[in-house]
Amino acid sequence: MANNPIKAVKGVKDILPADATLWREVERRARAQFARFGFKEIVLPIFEKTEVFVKGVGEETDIVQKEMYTFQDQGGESLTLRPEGTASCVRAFIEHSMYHPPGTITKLYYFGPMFRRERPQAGRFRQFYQIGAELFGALEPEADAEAIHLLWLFIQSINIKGPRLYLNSLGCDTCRPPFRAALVNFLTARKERLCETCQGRYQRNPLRVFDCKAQGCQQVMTEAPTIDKHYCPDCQAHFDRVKKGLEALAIPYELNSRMVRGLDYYNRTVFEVTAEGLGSQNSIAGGGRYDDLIKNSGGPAVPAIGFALGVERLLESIGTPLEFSPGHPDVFIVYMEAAADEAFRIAGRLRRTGIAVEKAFKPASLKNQMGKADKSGARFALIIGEEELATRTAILKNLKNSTQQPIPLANLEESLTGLLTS
RNA sequence: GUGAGUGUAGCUCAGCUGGUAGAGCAAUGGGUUGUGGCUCCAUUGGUCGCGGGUUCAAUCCCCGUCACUCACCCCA
Repeated sequence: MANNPIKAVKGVKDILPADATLWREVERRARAQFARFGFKEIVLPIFEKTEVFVKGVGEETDIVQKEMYTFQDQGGESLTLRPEGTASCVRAFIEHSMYHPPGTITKLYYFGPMFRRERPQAGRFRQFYQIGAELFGALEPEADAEAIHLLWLFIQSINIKGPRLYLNSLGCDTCRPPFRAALVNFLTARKERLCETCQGRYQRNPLRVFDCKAQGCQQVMTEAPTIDKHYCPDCQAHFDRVKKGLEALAIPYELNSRMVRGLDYYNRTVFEVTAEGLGSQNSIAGGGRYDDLIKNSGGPAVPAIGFALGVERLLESIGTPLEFSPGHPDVFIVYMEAAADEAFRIAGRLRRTGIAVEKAFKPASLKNQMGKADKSGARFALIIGEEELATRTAILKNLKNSTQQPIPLANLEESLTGLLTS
């Protein structure tokens, strides 16, 4: 053991081969589900100009205020490792004029790492992976319902344990200010009963007090005015149709008028999915509508809705194991020292024809090699010792049913290909 | 940023009120001079996170430090 081995950065994990297979299976199923809804993949850069996130995510958010990995490049420009995907996606949407012609619907999804400098915890990492989707150009509540449907079906497809969908509407610029004023009013009158952090923020961001877990704040908030009594007619109608849509699609949801999302850009529909088996951070997905973000980011007034899932959390909350083939070798070559050169050449020949071959670089005992062959999951062991070398005929052992047969070395490629495809 | 808990073999963990360490799994060899999954035997493998202190003696007690974990904040 080395004295001071270099370790990975805090909060950052290696995804080892044993986990990577499951990881990729989840990704594969996500792609399949997105494709069914007509979403196309967009591969975004993992760093952007800092202002993309400051303006996109919101200056008041925790993400921008204390969690971003920001650095200056040699040209003096401030760059940031992306803490989330929507801001980048919106930047790309505008940059490539995807809103043309007017009325265009654009459906995008992405998959990749995000970076936030938080204290690591169960289900929380400094580099974590998100699967995200964004739907641009639709104001209709049916878009909200379809986006949630997509999310819900994907969650079903990977056997998530105990998923629960929480739904709320945050209203819009018309109904939010009066509600906000009412809330600030309410809180000011009860300022003494709030916790320290809430006393500090209730004027700037009164909605956050809903999320506070302090006893005093919780009690106060049970009587607080909620947004659902303040919707303007348009928002009320929109939310009603979203709910109707979810019911038509048989998606179970729970209303939570106290749900507030941590990003500033949301309006109207917001939602969150929690699952079992996760510890304290039990939210596996979250999203909502952001009808003003594109305009505020310098683009046209295009409405949008999106969501993101946290891959590490998904993996932790998978119930019944997913079935998939982990990729075993076709043939494991077991050989003796005398046949080392021949085994090496045969491996080369077989691999050139596309057969998956595994073999030791240095032969251990036959027992050992057979054990490795078994563990590798290979279908066949190809055994080559001195006798086989002399007769130019190897032994092919089927590891699944323990039968074996002699097989001439001359046309191994053909005979093996035949056996493997049968 | 705050708080708590844990650091002993590659992995999962024992180790009583201080006497410098053990099991299971894994690995390697053997029982079958050339055949895996089961079984049996043997072997390899440890600066007991790091630094200091108390003591005749510290894995164990004390202090510091680092790392990991969980929780708060907040989020995926």
